[in-house]
Amino acid sequence: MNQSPSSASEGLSDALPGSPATPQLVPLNPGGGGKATPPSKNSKKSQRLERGSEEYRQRRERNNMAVKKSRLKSKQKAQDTMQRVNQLKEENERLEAKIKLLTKELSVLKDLFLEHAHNLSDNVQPESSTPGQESAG
Amino acid sequence: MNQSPSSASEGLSDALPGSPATPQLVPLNPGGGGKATPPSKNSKKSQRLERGSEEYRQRRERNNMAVKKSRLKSKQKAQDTMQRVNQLKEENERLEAKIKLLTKELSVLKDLFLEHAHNLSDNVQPESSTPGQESAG
DNA sequence: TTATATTGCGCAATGA
DNA sequence: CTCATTGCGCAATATA
Repeated sequence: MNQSPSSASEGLSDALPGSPATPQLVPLNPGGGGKATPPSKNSKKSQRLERGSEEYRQRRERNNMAVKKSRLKSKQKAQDTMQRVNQLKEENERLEAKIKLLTKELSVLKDLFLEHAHNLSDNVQPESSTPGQESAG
Repeated sequence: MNQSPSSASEGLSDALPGSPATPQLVPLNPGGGGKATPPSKNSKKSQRLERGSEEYRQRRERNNMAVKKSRLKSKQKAQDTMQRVNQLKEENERLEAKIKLLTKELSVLKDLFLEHAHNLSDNVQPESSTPGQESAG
């Protein structure tokens, strides 16, 4: 993991907010076949803001912050999800262990019952020697 | 793997789904105002490639593909993680249900034992719960 | 060294 | 309208 030092080289945007808009970019197909050129300027305040505009920069900055925030949130959520996986895994193991224990206890009791039943059918009266004592938690 | 159309869309006005009219923007870099790219021109094989270079574009395109691939992978992983969470949740419920069942069974058996013990101490020989079952004679 | 994989970031379209 | 999400490209960096 690493953090970019201070490279603020964003995607070819130009000028700082304060310098005259002098985009060093020029369309290669001025009037060729492409007429899908965006609303360009000199349109009313429809939508596209000029790249050097004050409002434009303000909007961009806000959006950039929103983007950052959103991505941070997304990452945190992902991390939480992974944490939950581990948590659930642990609980899973715990539950399985408990099941194992209960199953064993049940088995023991059933065996006792069976033994008793056999004794009955054999007409035998076993002396209650040492009864299995167990404690429940 | 998705193959993006080899559009040389820079980071400026692009991403117009439906409007393939990509105004090919090219950096005007005559050597006058470019300050964001100090690749120490004139150097031989420096590290920075020129923006109009063939190799540059090739490199960029490859990287773009790699980026797409990586992000796709990341998303898939996140999805898998969420799926795992749900899966584990279900299994946990299942296990808890089983524990509940086993606990109940155990409780019943223990009650039976207790009853039996009481009967013994009362010197009684119960015949279970089946009233009206007497041997006539 | 080169090639690919990750990551942070900005832009723009779109969703809410 | 504003803010949140999302896809995408760029560049720095990490990994092979």
